Amino acid sequence: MVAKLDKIFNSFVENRIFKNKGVLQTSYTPDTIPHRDKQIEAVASILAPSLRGERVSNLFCFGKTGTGKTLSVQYVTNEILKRIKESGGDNLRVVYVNCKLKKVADTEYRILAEIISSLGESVHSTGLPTGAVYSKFVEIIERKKQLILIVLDEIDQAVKKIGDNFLYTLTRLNSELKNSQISIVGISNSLTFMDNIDPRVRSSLGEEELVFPPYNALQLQDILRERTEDAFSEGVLQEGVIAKCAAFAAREHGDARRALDLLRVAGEIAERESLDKLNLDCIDKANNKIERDKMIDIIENEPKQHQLVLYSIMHLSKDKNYDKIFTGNVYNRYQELCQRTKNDILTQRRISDIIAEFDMLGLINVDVISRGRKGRTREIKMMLPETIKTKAEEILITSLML
DNA sequence: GTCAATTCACATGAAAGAGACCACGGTCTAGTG
DNA sequence: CTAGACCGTGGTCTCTTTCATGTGAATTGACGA
Repeated sequence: MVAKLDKIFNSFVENRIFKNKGVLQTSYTPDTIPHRDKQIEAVASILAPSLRGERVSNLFCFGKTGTGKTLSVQYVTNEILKRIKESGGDNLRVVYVNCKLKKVADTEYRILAEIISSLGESVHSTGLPTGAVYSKFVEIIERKKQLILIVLDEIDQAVKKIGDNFLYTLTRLNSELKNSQISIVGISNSLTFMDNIDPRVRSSLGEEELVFPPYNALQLQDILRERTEDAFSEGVLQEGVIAKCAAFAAREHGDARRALDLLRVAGEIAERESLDKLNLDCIDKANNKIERDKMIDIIENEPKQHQLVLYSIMHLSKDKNYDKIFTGNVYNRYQELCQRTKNDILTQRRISDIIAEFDMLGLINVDVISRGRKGRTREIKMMLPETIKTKAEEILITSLML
């Protein structure tokens, strides 16, 4: 046994795939951001007045995930802050809020609380009237003459959940403020986000708009090449690895984050298998693993009722009597399952929503179809790859104690 | 045969309720000097 | 006298139910050729 462990540990210590893995982590901020010069310049020129403490136009950045929106904005704000610090000023505060992180900011209240706590004050996570939190916010920023730059990342998520009301309030806040000023930088993954929000908000929020196009495969290669120099030991990467990673990610709408993840996981796989080179095979494995881990993670953390529904769908999709699955089938199977497991039975209305949520998560694929006299319903297809079906089922069975 | 009306089986929306959580302020209690 | 325990109030959040309205093609039935 000891010998075995020795082998594992040794291979780990001896095997030097990575030079610095941190470079590939999402939290890493590189010094240079290739192929985003134009956008960075644009952001910089829009935000530049803040150097003199003047209010800057509200800015709105669009682009799919992993197109460098957050990175560019952070890069520019950091530079501005650095410069202001050098000249001894302190009348600019940058607040970064990621609206996507659950438990951090998925309600108006929490977003506000998050902003306040980034300003160094604290508010309770719940219990206060929202209005009171607004007053507190105003009070805090009014203490001195300053410009508050609020960066709302993944703002589309927040608006989808809680509506655009808070954006309106936030943009209107300026008229109440005497000392300080607020500017908002919104970052959105959805290109159509602006279409369905209140026109008043749209005009004030979108004073400046900036689109981040997806990277193409060649640009992704540049990005990867730059990072890999620091991340991997010399000569570890086999010919074509970068190209393949880039190609994979380009297929996923040019997501650079995805490409870097892919490379990192591939490296980990190579390390674990004590290979001395990272080959194309590792990339394939990494791609599967990422998909797999993502889904397993989702399934594991789903609440019980959702798991019951998911299990019903899985069960039905294995059943040869059903070549197509509809909402009604799922609901019936779900009811049986609940009775067997002594769980409460939710209404069809709720199950309908839960099914829609699974569709969003990509666990299933749903088409709303009309079957004429047989009514309108959803046609449901299981989307789990074969490789994780068994695993997923195991998880559900244990979790539901079937 | 053609065309409009009907019908099914849900989808989709809106509103509201239940229960959990939390802060706040007031009251009670026990420990301390 | 004071710190801490405890309680009721008032607020939010999430999950869920209830009620209402919408939807698109197969089916039906009236109508005319």
